[in-house]
Amino acid sequence: MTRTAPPADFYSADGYCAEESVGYLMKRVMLSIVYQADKRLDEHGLTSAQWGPLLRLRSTGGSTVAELARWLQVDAGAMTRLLDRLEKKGLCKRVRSTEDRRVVQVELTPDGEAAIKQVPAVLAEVMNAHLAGFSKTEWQAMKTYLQRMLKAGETMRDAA
Amino acid sequence: MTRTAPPADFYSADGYCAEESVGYLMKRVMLSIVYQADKRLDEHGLTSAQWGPLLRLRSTGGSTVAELARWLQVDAGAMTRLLDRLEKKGLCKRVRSTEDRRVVQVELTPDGEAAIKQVPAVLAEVMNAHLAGFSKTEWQAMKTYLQRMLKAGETMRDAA
DNA sequence: TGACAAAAGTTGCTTAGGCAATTATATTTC
DNA sequence: GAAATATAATTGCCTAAGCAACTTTTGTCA
Repeated sequence: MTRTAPPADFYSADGYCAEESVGYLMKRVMLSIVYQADKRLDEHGLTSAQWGPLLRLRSTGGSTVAELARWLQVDAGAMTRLLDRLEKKGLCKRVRSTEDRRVVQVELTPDGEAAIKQVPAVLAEVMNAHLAGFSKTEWQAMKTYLQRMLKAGETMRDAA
Repeated sequence: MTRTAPPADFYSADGYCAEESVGYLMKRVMLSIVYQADKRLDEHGLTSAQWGPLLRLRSTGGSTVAELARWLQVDAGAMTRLLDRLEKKGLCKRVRSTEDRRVVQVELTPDGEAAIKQVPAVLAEVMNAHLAGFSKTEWQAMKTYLQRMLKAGETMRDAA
């Protein structure tokens, strides 16, 4: 079996200070990113939660509720209601599958295609702005750190 | 005036790939941290949204709705309702101020004190586990990167 | 084949956050 | 001092995510 690094000891019960915490900082950075993205997406009639399914639908050329929920790591019930809202806005449509009558196929409508087209530029702009001053090396280091944290999180999850 | 670094050019409209994105990775890391924290806080009858106000109340020895909302960077209305839930659980209590009759003083109850006492240990454990394998240098680099992103976000916000 | 397990989708209930409007106070300004 | 302005807290309406229960359909296997 593969060796796993032990937990770090940067934080302790009595000396825990929010401002010094990676978690606190990450939360604030995410708030900033989502805020900036939402501000720009508003013109396209989207929210930061809504471009995810649309982008996935475009790249796959149609998907299912369960697949979208898994892909975006979100509850299936939440996905149902998110698709309700997108469908009400005419950005996607649902069709009951004939092969497997349990599944519902989801597809982009022409309006959905149009709405999603502008999104990557918005995301790129917001991310680039938040990484102002980063060298390519630093950017890659950042991604590596995050991937390591993600892996540590999965290890923790599996250990349960 | 202070010079500000221009936006980076790591991402572009057509080449935008979610898996390569710092934003996507950060979102997943945050999901993992919140999931693990919630799992542990559940025993103490708290959620990951509820320890914030309690911790602040403990460190200040009492505060106000508006101050808590500002501190946690959350909508004042959301804070009102969060305090409703905490009060219903008997973890804090509200008292209308006599000096300034607009403000409501919020205080921890004994039950609130007891509930918050275990929280720093939980947060420390979850953060340490997610930082398994990080050297102190890497940990500090991570915090520096996040602080720079936060600053870039504030610059963007002010530019509006 | 016939019972049982698994998966897909939906819905109800809950927590949670944002925005806008409202009410009650304080403060500022003319 | 009166009017305009600002602040504090709350409420209503919206999007949004999690969990549990339920229905329908499919797959398994004994």
